[in-house]
Amino acid sequence: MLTGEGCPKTMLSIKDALEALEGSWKLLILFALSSGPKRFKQISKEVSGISDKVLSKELKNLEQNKLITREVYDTYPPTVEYAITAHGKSLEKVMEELHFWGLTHRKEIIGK
Amino acid sequence: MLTGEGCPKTMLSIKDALEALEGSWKLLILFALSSGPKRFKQISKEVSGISDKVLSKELKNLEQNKLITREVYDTYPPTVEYAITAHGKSLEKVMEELHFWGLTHRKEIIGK
DNA sequence: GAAAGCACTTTCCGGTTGGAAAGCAAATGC
DNA sequence: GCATTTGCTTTCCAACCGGAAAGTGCTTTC
Repeated sequence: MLTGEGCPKTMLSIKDALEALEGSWKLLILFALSSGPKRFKQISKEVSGISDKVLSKELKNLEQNKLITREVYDTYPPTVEYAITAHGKSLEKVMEELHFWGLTHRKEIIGK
Repeated sequence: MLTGEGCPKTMLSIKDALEALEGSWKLLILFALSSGPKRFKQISKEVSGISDKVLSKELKNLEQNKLITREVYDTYPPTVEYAITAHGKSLEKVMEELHFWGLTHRKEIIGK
């Protein structure tokens, strides 16, 4: 149980998590990568609405937080592959929970 | 264009969830309320760093999304109590997962 | 009568964010 | 030779965010 009048420690770790996942793009990018490594353009297609600039920034941030890896192959037109790390994979439970919650939330509020 | 590859429907519901929880305050406020109804000042104390203005705005948003309720008692100095709803409670799993993930993340990155 | 407490709301204002669009380097393909 | 592709980066610029601080309406306490 996470409850308790004074539970600032739990609060802190939630805060840590939220900081690392700030913005709504990061989890979506991770989700896209959870089905296999992808290239820049491919991600930008799957995560609809994101601009190149923002995607680039988010990818850097995710790499810094060791949630993804970046591999460059020096080929014809540049090939860069992004893959999710084990640490990133450990967010799958969170994504799953968010997914289910999102469904009920849509029923509750949006599809009302 | 919907690619058959990923899972755009899942992505959509995750997006819905993330939109409802946008910013890093909402989950923290919900967490504070998960241990029982609280008043404005009390929440502002527990969620350290939040300003009155933002707290007020977030509370309104949470109420609109039916994650909390607001009850006003007309007493001496005004008493307003916020409580988490069943729908809000259903986010506890997400919070729990975030909590655990935050702990390992801190080990992985911050406390390195 | 003065001060203080509660739950906000409002105003001011600087900083950050993010979209659109263009640039870039190098190697193919035509 | 020329356009094209890829994975970014840069610039411009408007919108939004959020902190600080003061105001509000009412009431109790000193």
